[in-house]
Amino acid sequence: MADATTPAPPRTRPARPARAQRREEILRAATRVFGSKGYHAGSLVDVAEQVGITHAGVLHHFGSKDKLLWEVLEYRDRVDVEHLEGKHIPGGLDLFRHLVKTARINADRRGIVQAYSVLTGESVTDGHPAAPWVTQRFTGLRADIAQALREVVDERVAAGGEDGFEIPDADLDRAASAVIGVMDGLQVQWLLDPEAVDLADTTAFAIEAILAATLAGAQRARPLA
Amino acid sequence: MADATTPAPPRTRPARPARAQRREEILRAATRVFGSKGYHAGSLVDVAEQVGITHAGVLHHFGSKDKLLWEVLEYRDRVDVEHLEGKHIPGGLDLFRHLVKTARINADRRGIVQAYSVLTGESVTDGHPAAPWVTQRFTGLRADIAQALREVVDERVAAGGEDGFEIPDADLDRAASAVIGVMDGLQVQWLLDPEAVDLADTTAFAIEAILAATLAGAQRARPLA
DNA sequence: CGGGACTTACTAACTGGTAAGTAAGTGTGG
DNA sequence: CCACACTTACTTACCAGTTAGTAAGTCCCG
Repeated sequence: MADATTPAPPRTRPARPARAQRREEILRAATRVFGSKGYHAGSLVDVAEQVGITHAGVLHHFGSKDKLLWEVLEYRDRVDVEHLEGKHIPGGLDLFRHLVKTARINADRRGIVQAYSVLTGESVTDGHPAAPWVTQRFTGLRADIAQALREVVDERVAAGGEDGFEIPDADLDRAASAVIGVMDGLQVQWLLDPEAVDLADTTAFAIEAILAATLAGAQRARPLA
Repeated sequence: MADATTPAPPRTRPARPARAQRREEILRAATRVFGSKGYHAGSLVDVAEQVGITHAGVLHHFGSKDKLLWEVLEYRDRVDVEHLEGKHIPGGLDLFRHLVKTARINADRRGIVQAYSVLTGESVTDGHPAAPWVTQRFTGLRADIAQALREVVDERVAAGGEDGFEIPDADLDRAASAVIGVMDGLQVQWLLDPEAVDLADTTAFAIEAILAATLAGAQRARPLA
């Protein structure tokens, strides 16, 4: 990387700031294109003309379409994280408040919801390049939510008198999957028919229901099991 | 068409039974292809070679790719309906038992689940030809589930003493959307990572949770609202 | 003057769709 | 029972458009 003769070569602050800017511009365009048309149907030409260059120009920066998708996903992760800058992802009941709040905010950000839903849906096709990313994302989310749930349960047991029973990890995982599932599923319904589904409200209701059922624990009736 | 001299021409029972068979063969192949690769990524050539003909042969039967997709969806509806032949779609609590049972069966029918998930996910892209079908399907399902929920509520009120409160329609719609959402969302997670999610069990849990929350009605706490 | 950011030009593969031709089957009149 | 007319189920061949990717050249900034 660095020139051997110069100990602190000026190239470490590597010249063209334009390059990083350009790349980000392309990433944003690609997010829009893949988000609205999907990865397969969205072409490099579509992306390129949104930033006013040719598709070969895009490939100059990213090498291949697959790599571009990868960087788009990575970029989303980066942006989402720095969005809650410093304040780490909340735990306990706060996590669920955060999820509901996100749903509420998302109801005004159709594009982002669509991008997420499209990519997630497309990822279950055979050999889709986004599948690993989506899978990993689900795994992480499930762990986070299960952990927050555990905290809520412990807290409640410590405070109230209702101790004596333990909630098995399997129940927490189940609840976590259900929370993620209902959020994603509602987004799809909402995208297709915004009049018919109140995204924020329904998400809140469903999460509360799952939360309550989990806290009620093993003694609850299981009429369907 | 018919000869003017013959009042009831025998052509009303029109010859070739082979045609219908061939079409069905193609429809099944198309279901597999669109189900595994999606509508956009799945080509007519893929479909054609699964039945041992050329893509022009497929077009001879269906006219265009869009029409083929339409017939595939229609075909799914037809097959699904005649699957519960006679016994109409159940109401009340039986509907929820039916949904859970379906989830349990689906855990052994990966292909069908994938087809459904792929098409649903892809349908939220701009101008997708399957969007109307998916939207309509959601609308119908929501109505069915809300109706069944109403029956469960009424039944419970009539039997137990806990009368006096009414559950607004909005609450039922919310619950219905949530039920559909969680089923779809769990399918996607399960497809991507079958080890991590127990489809039947988690679906049962989530539906029970939503059911319980709805029945508990307005007096329940809404910690997140 | 060097190198990065492109563009132009191209390729090879593939797309859905069309047109025309062929082989086989069906129905009918004699 | 056969010949003719017609239909169906394709195939082959082709089209125009689009795709991702490559190679080579040009321009401009530092």
